Amino acid sequence: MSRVSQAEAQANRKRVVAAASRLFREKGVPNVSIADVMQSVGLTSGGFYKLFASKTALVDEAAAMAFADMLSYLASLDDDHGDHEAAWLSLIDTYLSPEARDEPGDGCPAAGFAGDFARAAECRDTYAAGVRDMAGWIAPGDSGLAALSTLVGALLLARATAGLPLSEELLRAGRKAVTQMTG
Amino acid sequence: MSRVSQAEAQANRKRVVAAASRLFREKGVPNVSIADVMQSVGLTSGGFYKLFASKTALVDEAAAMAFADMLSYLASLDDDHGDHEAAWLSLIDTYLSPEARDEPGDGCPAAGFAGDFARAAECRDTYAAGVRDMAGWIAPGDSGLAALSTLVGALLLARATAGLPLSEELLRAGRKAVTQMTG
DNA sequence: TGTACATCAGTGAACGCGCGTTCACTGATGTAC
DNA sequence: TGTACATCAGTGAACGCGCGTTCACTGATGTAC
Repeated sequence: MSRVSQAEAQANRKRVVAAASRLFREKGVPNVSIADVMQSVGLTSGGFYKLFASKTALVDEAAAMAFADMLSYLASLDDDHGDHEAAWLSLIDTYLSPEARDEPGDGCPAAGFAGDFARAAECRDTYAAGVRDMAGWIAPGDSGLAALSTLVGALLLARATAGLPLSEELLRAGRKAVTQMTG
Repeated sequence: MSRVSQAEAQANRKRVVAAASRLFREKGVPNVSIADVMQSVGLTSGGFYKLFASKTALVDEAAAMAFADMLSYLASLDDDHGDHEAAWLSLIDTYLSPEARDEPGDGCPAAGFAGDFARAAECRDTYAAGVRDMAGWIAPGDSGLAALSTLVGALLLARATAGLPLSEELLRAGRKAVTQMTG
């Protein structure tokens, strides 16, 4: 296959961003090569620069897509539960669960990209907008920011200690604290 | 200079670990090469494997030293303030300050290594022991773990949004929340 | 205490390797007639 | 509707480069006499 219809090409581009969004969160940006991303959607690495200006540009789009997915997931929680308070309590349990800890590829972009964006100021605007949106969903003002900080901190610490009893303790302590903070 | 006294060699080894401890926190483990570390203490990269089995072994020692330094700093806070409550309140202000955000090389290893250790299970024991020690200093049980999670989460989010107003909001919201959590 | 020699801390160049990026090429798609 | 051709999505090989790691070597240190 050498050339492909415009519709298919557009779909391919989206699949590349989606794959990158997952791989970057799962393994970290420096541990995922462009060849990895392209191969994971069945393409070869050569065509990458027809789609994106650089790896950094892909990181930016991947983070934006991850945040967009997260926010639409949060909106669906509101719909499912009817009231926002119940949606928030259900998010706490899901967010700080062993499953969420063990599948960062599907998980929160604020946590998944935090380690990579704490250096390199390049995709900072995209990241900051996503953080603000998520915190705003949780609660307005400082209490949303603080609750998100606790969620992200507990999840990252739990991931970095996965396999040890401490990891489960961190998840439990985080759930309890964030419930009280906004209660 | 080719050979050096045993005392000097032992001192050199310690200087390598100290430099790595700072550089890894500042730039992240994958962004610091062995040549970077060795050059920063005035040695050449060739001698590295006389001192350490691998880069991973250095990461482990560097993390251990960073935690040891952090814990002795916490102990000095207790000494300076006389009572632990005052020491803890002072830590909150220092930990979630713009200065701490902007100097990760000197800063908290739980935050500085979190992004790198969330993957790769290799140095996990060292990291977990350090996290437990720090949380234990803050407060026993779940409340220490939760407060540390909030500190780490707020600091990492503030670093990943540095340069934007959101970053200062995260620091302030974190300070307020963690003060109330343990108050 | 002084000499002769083995040790070994540190050097500097080299090794594969994988990375991000570039580019000449291919052949089905889309378009102009 | 059918033909002729330009476009361009994707290929595959190559490029520098920096990385972690290895190794033959050097010469001051430490030691045995």
